[in-house]
Amino acid sequence: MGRPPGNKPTSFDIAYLAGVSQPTVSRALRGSRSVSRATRERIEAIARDLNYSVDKNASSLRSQRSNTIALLFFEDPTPDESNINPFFLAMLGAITRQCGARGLDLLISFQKMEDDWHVRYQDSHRADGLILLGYGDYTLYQRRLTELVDHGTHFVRWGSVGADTIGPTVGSDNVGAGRLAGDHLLGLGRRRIAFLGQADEHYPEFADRYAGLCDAMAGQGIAPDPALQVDALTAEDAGHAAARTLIGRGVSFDAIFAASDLIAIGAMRALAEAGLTVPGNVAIVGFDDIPAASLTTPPLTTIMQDMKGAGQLLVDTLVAQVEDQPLPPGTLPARLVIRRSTGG
Amino acid sequence: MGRPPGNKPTSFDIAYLAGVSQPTVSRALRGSRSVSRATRERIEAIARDLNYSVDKNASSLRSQRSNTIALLFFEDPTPDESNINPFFLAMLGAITRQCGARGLDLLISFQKMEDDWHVRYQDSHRADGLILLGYGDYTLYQRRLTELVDHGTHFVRWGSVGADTIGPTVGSDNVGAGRLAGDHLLGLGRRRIAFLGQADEHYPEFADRYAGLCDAMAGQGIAPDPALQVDALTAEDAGHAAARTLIGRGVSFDAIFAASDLIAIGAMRALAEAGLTVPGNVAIVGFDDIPAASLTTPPLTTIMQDMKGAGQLLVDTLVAQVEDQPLPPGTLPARLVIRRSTGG
DNA sequence: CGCCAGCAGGCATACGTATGCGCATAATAT
DNA sequence: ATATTATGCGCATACGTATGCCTGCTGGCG
Repeated sequence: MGRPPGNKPTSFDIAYLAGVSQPTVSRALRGSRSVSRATRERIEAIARDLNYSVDKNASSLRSQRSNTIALLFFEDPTPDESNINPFFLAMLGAITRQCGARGLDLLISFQKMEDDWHVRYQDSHRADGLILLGYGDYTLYQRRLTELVDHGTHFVRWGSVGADTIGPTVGSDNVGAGRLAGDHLLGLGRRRIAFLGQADEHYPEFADRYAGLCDAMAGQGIAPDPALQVDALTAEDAGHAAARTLIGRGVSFDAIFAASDLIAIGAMRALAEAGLTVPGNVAIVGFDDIPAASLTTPPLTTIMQDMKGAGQLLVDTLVAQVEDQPLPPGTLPARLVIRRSTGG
Repeated sequence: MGRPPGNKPTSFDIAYLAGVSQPTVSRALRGSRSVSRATRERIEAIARDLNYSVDKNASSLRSQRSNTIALLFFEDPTPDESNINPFFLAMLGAITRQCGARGLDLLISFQKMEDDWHVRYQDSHRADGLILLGYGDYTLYQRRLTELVDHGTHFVRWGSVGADTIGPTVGSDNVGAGRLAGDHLLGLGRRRIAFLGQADEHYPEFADRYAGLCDAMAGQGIAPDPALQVDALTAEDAGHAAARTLIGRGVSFDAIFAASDLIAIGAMRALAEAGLTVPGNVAIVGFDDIPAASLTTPPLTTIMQDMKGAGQLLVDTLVAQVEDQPLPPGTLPARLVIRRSTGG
């Protein structure tokens, strides 16, 4: 109140009013041990009074720390509009909150793979580190990731956590999740379980999920049948097409484990068109628990990933790395959400 | 290549190598007219060679311009997890892209209404301006918005554009959209059209949509029947409850215009439970065209807002304001997406 | 009573860029 | 030929904070 608006108060103004030097103000507001409690409180009061707030640019410039992280989504197709993957959007929420909790600012950007992020974000001191979220062919990213590692860029990636992973990575326990789905379906007496999703080195997360399913089947002495696996990427029409392919093969199956909810939804449409009932003829399990999953008929049984945990783990891992105390790669357990698409 | 990694190159390094002064480097890279083309190109080459990038903090500090805008979502309920309104997520995509196109960085944050953004973002020079997106009771925001205006904060809001709007606001033409929905239903021969959504000063956008519907009906000489309007907020269960209320009233109706897709989806569930068919007994139109809208059975006819345009208009309006050349409030046309929930 | 430890805070400076002003040199006008 | 203007660039400095180092003072202890 005691100040002409227009020119914002600086730490010098506070210092003058408090009868101390500018550095003391800085120390006081950052909670340094070397300023007495009385002085600190006086300074804090004045600062509050003037509606003072530390200039972020000056602070970051001097301390070489921006307390900001950049979240980079990259998707290879969709060159044009919106239609962000709903799963990542949920992740965005979790990351945002964790950043808030840790007092970090969050920059976000959608990228094509070609752009050079490190230059734009880390080298220019916009952000202390990067979080990389992206679907798409993993093998296409490998070179980029290697570059980032070589360049010494601080980053964390969401993806399949394995031995050959490039750069710090955290992700869900996809193998465990696949096992979860498999056990559930097996527990319902299903024996011929199909997998819809591209399960190779291009899509390691899908591959992990499939591996988990096979694992569960192996537990019951069932060998995986290649005829029951059909490639499909994340989208709804891919699921539809894959299910038609499966049906067209003429092999018998009584359950489907889809690598994503959208695939599952597309598959359900194809099953309906083929006159197959869910869960009567075919039980079906999806992955991700997107909002739409509970709105389908019948509602979709699916695997829910731990979003909140994911946000925390990503941010914490990144911060640890920025502070030069790298955390080991972490993996998060997933949970089965049972709905009517698997009977019950 | 010609430089020990570890300490990033500065404009002084470039200057030294180019045999000019640091200010000249700065001017050259910003494209100032007062540096000769030859010198500029030499400097650019060296900069590229060293992988130089301007330090954002120093630049922003000196120029008092961050070229960053902050996107603030605020939602009053959901104190806890994710579940962001899907509509805003689509908006996020559009805004991100427009920022990218204009070379702006985007900070994002979810807020409770209580926090003081201006302090956190504008006053600390984190961002040049704010974009405010939020659902919830508008009357609760009014005081906050007035404060922002008084404080001289640069911001734009997404919402209902009317005469009494506080602060710079852009939004869809909700009245026109309501008219669109109304005309469509009337064109199908429906005469008893119910509106599900809270249509008062607390939710001006919903009120506008309702006004548009009434407008369309008036065009056919039909007076609005208060018994056909039921309050409902954005969520699915609210839609379910509202439809049950409507059915419980015993009034006849042959169409529903829902203020949001989620309301519409909830209503469809209630209709099904009551043994009413869609579109046989009741035609239904939603609003927003969320991804789930095309996945319902039957797929939902809905109003699609111009997201891309919205992102552009929001960003452009904000930037204009920051540059002290305010744009007049703008409104965007919406489009009707016809699916099977209205027959056809 | 003298010495050393520790606390509280001041001084100087660095972070890296952008910009007002002034000064040459070259181009044009008189 | 000189006077005028435009061009290209350097000098100095400001932006606002954080931090290493040093100092003065208080107090405890031998």
